[in-house]
Amino acid sequence: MDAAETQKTADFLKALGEFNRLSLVYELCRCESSQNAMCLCECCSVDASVVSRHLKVLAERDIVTFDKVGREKTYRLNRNEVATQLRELADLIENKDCKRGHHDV
Amino acid sequence: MDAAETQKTADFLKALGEFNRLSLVYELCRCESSQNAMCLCECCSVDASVVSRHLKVLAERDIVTFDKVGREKTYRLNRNEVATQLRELADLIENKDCKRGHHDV
DNA sequence: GCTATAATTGCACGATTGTGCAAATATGCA
DNA sequence: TGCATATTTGCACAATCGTGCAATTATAGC
Repeated sequence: MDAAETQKTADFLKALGEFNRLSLVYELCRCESSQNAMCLCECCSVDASVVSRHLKVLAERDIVTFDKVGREKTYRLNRNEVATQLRELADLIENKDCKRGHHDV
Repeated sequence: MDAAETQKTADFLKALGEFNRLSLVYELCRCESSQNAMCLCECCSVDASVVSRHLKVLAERDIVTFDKVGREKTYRLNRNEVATQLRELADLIENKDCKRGHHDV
């Protein structure tokens, strides 16, 4: 497990691991179609600027994607990618192949 | 999705979402048997007190468990529980049952 | 062009977090 | 009992983070 990849995974988890950001993800999860930021604002009671910043973080980690439609940005959750990443981590953690005994090198 | 549960999931992800803590998890992942904190210290180049605090956070979220053996604490990864929690989140995010259209209430 | 709405950015602030060091605590062993 | 080792705790500090507000930018529609 190389350090850069560990950092990348940590950043992904950290992006999800904040209450309002996870609320946004859950909100998008319930949406068939894309939602603009103003609409998403309603699900967590914070300023629009805060939502904007949170969505930026989520987009940087490829958790959400957006399309620019006129003056609006409509966001959608990258369901498959996020789910896959979580499952890969789950598999890694459960994987018994690479285990070793106490004090083994 | 109730707020308390959202917070709990966020805390779980946040606990995993820090470089040194995730490194500890990966290290424990490679261990068949339990490892004491001193041994785990070697995998991330930080002070023992820092490792102690990180392990405390991981234990609080039930990511690791420890046994006290003499003056040592030996830690092990809660593989199944962590993997299950990650997969449940993956399922939730991928779930298409509860989706709704744009502007639906 | 002008105005209204959507979104971002700059700034400030308080809170939280990760860290190292030193001291304290707990326990094993001689 | 005394010393060595494992772990935790108190303290301080810098860095990061989440936030609100005001100003700014971008764009639609008149």
